[in-house]
Amino acid sequence: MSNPNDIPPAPAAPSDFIRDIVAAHVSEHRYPRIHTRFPPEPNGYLHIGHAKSICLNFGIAREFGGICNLRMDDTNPTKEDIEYVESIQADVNWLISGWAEDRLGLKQHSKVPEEKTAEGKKDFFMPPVFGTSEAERKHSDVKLEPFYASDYFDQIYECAVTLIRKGKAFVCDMTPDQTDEYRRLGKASPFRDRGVEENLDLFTRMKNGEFSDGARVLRAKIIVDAPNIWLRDPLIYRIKHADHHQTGGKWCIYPMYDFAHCISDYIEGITHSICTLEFEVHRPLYDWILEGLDLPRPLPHQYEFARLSLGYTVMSKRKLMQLVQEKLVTGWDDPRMPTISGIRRRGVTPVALRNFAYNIGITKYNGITDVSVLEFAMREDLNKRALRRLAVLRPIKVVITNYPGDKVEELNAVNNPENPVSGGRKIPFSRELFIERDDFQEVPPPKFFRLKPGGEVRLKYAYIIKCEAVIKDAAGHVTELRCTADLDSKTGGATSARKVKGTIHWVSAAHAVDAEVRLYDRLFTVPEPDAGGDFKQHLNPHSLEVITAKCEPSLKDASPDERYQFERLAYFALDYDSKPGKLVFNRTITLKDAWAKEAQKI
RNA sequence: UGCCCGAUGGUGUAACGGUAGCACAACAGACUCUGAAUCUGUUUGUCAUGGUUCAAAUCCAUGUCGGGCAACCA
Repeated sequence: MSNPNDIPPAPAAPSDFIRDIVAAHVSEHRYPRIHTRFPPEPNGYLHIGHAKSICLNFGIAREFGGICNLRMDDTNPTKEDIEYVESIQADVNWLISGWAEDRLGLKQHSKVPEEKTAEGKKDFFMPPVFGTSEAERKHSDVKLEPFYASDYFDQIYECAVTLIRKGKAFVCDMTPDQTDEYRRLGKASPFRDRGVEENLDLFTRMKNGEFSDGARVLRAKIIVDAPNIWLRDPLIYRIKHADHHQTGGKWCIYPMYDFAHCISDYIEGITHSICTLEFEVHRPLYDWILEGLDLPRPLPHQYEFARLSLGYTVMSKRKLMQLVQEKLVTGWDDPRMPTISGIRRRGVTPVALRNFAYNIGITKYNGITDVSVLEFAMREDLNKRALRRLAVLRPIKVVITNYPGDKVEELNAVNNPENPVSGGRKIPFSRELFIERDDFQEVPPPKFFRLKPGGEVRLKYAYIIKCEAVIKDAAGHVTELRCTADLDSKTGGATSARKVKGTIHWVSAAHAVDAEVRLYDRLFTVPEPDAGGDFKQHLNPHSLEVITAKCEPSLKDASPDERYQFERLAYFALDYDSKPGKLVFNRTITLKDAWAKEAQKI
């Protein structure tokens, strides 16, 4: 009933400038169907910025009855790995599950683009398979998988040949440094006017492996001194004698992003190719290539939006990779990481992440989103679904001196006051208890309405107790509190309506189960860790604290599919490091703490 | 330096020539057997200067500031 994948009432569909464009295209019937795509390069783990893009692309598919293809943009084998291909699929599936999974466009394993002739022009088309759920796919005989740009290497190669034949591309023999220099100066390559036959021959020989890496490249012939550098005869193919995680040793030349991406979009029938702002200046090239190929079907178009920047974190793959490699975190899915897998492991629900993506909107403005927006989305969803439990993180012993030593009561507790159908449970109460160390102060500040010498407080679901004596060790540390209970004040009892200002949580010492609890805090101490200098100098040394907590016995049966609120403390999720008999909880996010704020003022 | 893009409270966004609204945050109060949640209320904004117009956040010009691109990366 509180499965993290449950879909709550969906918020009204968001509106932004891209959706406005799509809506206009839908109303004018520009395309038979809206088709987007999410095209990560498998060279790292997906992070929360990708989540924004996933929610946009799949959201549009969902709202306009379209499809969103998952495509690995795998044109640079030396940076990519199958590990990333797999993690990306897992992350996407998790994020769209129960929301847009039926909009996910996949392809049959080993299927290649259909080749046909339309309007006397040669055409390639790679139709999607969609409308399946992850569960269905698992049990199906037909193996479905993401699209891969590498599936189109034959077609992309053919497109390059077409461009050469049309005199729109040439093989260039300059060194990388020379090429840079010439492009910067807006000078034409001396090889620019090579004849078609020579270009064809050289390009074939590039493919056949006759040249070493970097010896030659294929360049588009556009405008050598265009104001937009991406039009200054950009490189579209380079030699790389490297095995590819999908195509193995078949190729030693690989298309550049700009060449592969627009053609991949076209082959898949993408209508709206949505990417981040840094590709804005590439758009004329995207259009130039597709127009130059003289293709029969409607062409896709590129639209750009601002990538996500979040306070107190870093987002670049390079920096995240560095954190992993230098073991500053435990891995890509360390719960402190802004990766989707880290966020998932921390206990954040896909619903919360989607609501976050919805709340931050889509624009072309590069702002920094406050983490409080993410934290709000996390708490909002967790508050609705988390089972309430009593657990004491930093225990101090309490003895109820007027409660019999051999007595145990089973008290009624509510699982979730926000959700009546979640029912209740029993919690054992006995003479010796643990309460939170923070809930007692020998010299309390003003407005402290927890336990203090001579003061009263209610034990949640149990009795009102009064602190009669404070026991200390030789060093003066408080080790134990002696209290008396108002035995008539039991919840539901005779004078249960009696009011005291404070209510605190507790566990019965004899019945408590131990759990390892990992308390996570933000990874960095400053809002913009990568603003300048070395971002690692801003690492928060206290971003992880591991403690052993005392938990109410029902937590023994905690499930990784549930979310828990340890009352008055925080939300927690079971970590996959848990084993039978050894509970490990991750703190997802604390509850708001008005008292901490109040206490700071004093 | 060249080219491209952007600028609305503390933060993120809406308003598409006609009442500057929403969310988060902050603050105050109510309620509370979670100092949570919930409820009520409050504070704070159109980068600047000109122009067009009955009317400008919106259109135009100039400037300022910020971001991006100038990889045989994506």
